[in-house]
Amino acid sequence: MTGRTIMIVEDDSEIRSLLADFLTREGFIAAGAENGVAMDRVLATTRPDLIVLDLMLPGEDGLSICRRLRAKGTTPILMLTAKADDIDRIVGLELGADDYLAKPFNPRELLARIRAVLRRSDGAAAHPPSRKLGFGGLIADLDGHNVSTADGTAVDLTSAEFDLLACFLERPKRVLSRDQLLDWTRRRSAEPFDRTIDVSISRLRRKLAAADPPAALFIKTVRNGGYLFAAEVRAVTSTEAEC
Amino acid sequence: MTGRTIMIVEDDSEIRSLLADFLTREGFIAAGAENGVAMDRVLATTRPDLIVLDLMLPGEDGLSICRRLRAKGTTPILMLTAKADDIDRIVGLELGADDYLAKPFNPRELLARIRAVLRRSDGAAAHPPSRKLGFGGLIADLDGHNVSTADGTAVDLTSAEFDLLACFLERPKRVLSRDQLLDWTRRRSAEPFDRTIDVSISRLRRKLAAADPPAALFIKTVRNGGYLFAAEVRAVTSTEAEC
DNA sequence: GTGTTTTGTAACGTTTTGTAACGCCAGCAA
DNA sequence: TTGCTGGCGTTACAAAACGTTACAAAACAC
Repeated sequence: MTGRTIMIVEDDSEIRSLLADFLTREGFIAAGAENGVAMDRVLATTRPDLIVLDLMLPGEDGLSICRRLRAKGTTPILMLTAKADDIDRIVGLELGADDYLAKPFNPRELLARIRAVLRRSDGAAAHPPSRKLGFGGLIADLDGHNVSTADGTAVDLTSAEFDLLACFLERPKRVLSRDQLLDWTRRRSAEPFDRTIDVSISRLRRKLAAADPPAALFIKTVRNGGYLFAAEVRAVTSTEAEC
Repeated sequence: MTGRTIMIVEDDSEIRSLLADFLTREGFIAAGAENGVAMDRVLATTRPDLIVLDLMLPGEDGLSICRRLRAKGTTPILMLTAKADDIDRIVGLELGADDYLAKPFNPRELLARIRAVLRRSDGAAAHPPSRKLGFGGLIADLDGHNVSTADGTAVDLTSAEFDLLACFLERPKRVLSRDQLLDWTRRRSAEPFDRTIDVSISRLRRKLAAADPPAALFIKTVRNGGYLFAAEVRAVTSTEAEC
């Protein structure tokens, strides 16, 4: 349940950023959009795991967006409404939203409902194949928590090392601060002289180098900034993984 | 959607009768119970279409009742909680409630959720999922409570070990906390320094390794998190099982 | 009741992680 | 140049989490 992307479609920028912050702290990746047009723009490049959709929006309203999303895909949708009564209406319309929540809501309740919906959709989609990502001569299975060389030899990483690598693979070619990495991998923020991440990076580099020498160079140090994963990361199809 | 029976399990008699009246006005037949014992008495003669279950009850609490109901049937359950935070807990335990609502709630929202749950459960039905699952070189029959290699040799697991494996097979590639595993397999929650699950995992790993060496690697440890089943789990058709 | 199997507890060994220390290197000033 | 400084890589060690074993308690069969 780490690194799932949640898209928030909500015109009130304050609520939007509040929610985005909250979800980020809980380990999700949050993407915001202020209306249907902005949402479409984001969807052109990202496939979120769940969409939180406000009912009342300027321009195209939530009901219409919901219908459109359902017409072309099955991404879970959680609708927000200003009035509890609206839920009755939404349910009556059977637009196929997966859950509903009336504003104002407790963020923890939203979180719980997001988790419940994600869990349901995980189960429903039978057993979706793992997200496998290739980089250099290595392949990482993010769901299966393992990394191997192209010929199938397993690379033995500890969970801290794997989590760190997963952070990089999900956000390649971006400078990630020590604080962000700590937050994502250990669920805590940095103390003043915290070198924890540096040590983990060191160990990860060594293991990657042992498995695939060029791979150690992928993790670049950004002085005063953090680290950056410089490799081309590609999605791996199951057939490639089979070979 | 007429004449459906809703059972309300709630100790506060005022809320109970208010709800019963409200649901009756909306065309449902309402049955009340003030605790688990009263509920069982009613269930002996009536099969409701949905049960609204309060979390906090005198005597047996809502979580325990929910588990009991799920163990013997699939009647939809909508849980009521006094605190939104509880929802997080309920979702975490995955007791199988179909929806959740925090008190105080708007009756119309409850109504909308009841309708949504009934609609979902109407749509569902039929299609019991396949209960034979293959992973690595092994096949588990969840109903028959046995595990065997592809060539039919039985793998001798104790019931605790089998239950643990079943938990993993039903939720592959997800981190399961010790608390969740204890809850599902032993019907209790973890004491402060409870290592019970660790020991069971150790025994299960050994038996899986003996039957199919690569299989031991499927159960991954997630430090500070719990365990994760990393294998691809596939439904097994009876023909494949025959071979 | 006995004997057997299974499960829980406690102890000890192993691995992983966090902390502190040391050393390297680039940049800078004198 | 030299020496100083800050940021980082690396190592060593201690603390925490986990794996495994041995044995006691509980459950089960007879």
